[in-house]
Amino acid sequence: MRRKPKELTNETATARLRQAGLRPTRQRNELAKLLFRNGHRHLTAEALHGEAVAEGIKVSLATVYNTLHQFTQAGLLLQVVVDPTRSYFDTNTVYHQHFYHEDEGILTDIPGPDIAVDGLPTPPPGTEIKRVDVVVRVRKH
Amino acid sequence: MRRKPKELTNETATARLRQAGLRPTRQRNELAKLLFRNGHRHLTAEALHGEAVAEGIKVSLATVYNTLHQFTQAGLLLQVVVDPTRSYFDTNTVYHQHFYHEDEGILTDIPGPDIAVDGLPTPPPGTEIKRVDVVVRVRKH
DNA sequence: CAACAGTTTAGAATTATTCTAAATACCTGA
DNA sequence: TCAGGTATTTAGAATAATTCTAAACTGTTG
Repeated sequence: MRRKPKELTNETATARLRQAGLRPTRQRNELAKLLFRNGHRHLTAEALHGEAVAEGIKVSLATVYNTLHQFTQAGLLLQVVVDPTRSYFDTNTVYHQHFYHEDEGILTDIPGPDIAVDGLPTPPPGTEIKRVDVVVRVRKH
Repeated sequence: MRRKPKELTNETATARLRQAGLRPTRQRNELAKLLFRNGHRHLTAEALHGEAVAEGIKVSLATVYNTLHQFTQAGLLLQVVVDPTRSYFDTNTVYHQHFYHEDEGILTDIPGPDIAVDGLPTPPPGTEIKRVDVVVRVRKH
């Protein structure tokens, strides 16, 4: 059983952007295509920008930052905090958990079933739980 | 039942530092006293520096950073990553979990029993699990 | 107490990220 | 199809946390 690598067409990208209430500009389209082309991805702003440049896409770093944040707000991406020096963005917005490879600075999905998260605490008065992050930090041994 | 606020004496601080293999300098002693004086604390480097300055302790920001990292390596502190712009340090080095108040940027311990973390995954080949972080992100509603 | 290694420090440097204000591109209505 | 207005993009400056550097200083040991 092979997973078809869903190469995002321009039209699909455009549609997704409109749905999200974002004007489908050239840059947003191209970034969306990079981000959502095959499987789930975990990348930093600089990494995405580098990739775009490598593929000959003309887009500024500022726009990459803007776009990543807009996509995050629109629910197309998840921002993941595991490294105090940079932010990762995850194209898989369904609840799941991560391995963070501290040596390499690489974030990956934990395959298989989630770690059971049981007995959620009641949040402090006046607050509500926004999300529960589980990060398994690993290192080469 | 009241918890005695264990004001750290200079001697105790010195002893702790020696045990940790750190030369007990004036700065490290004073920072240790601030950090470990009552209950568990969660603070950023800038916050600790501000506190030190407020109490008339002469110490540079660079030293605060150095000290926090040395304490962390020595196992006296835990570094917690919840905010992409700054690092928090936790004086409670026993396993526990956190609420992160996204509005205020405040980190607190989750009171009561830990969230059950069951079914830890096998780490990717060549790696070992270093730690499992559970962060419950909350927001004012 | 001399001498050396470990520490501290101010300030410069670095890094990720955000801001700014000007230029440009998308979209709508006529 | 185009004008006009608003959203978007952008280069470069600005910011913020953190690290680095090299010189001054301090704790320890013989």
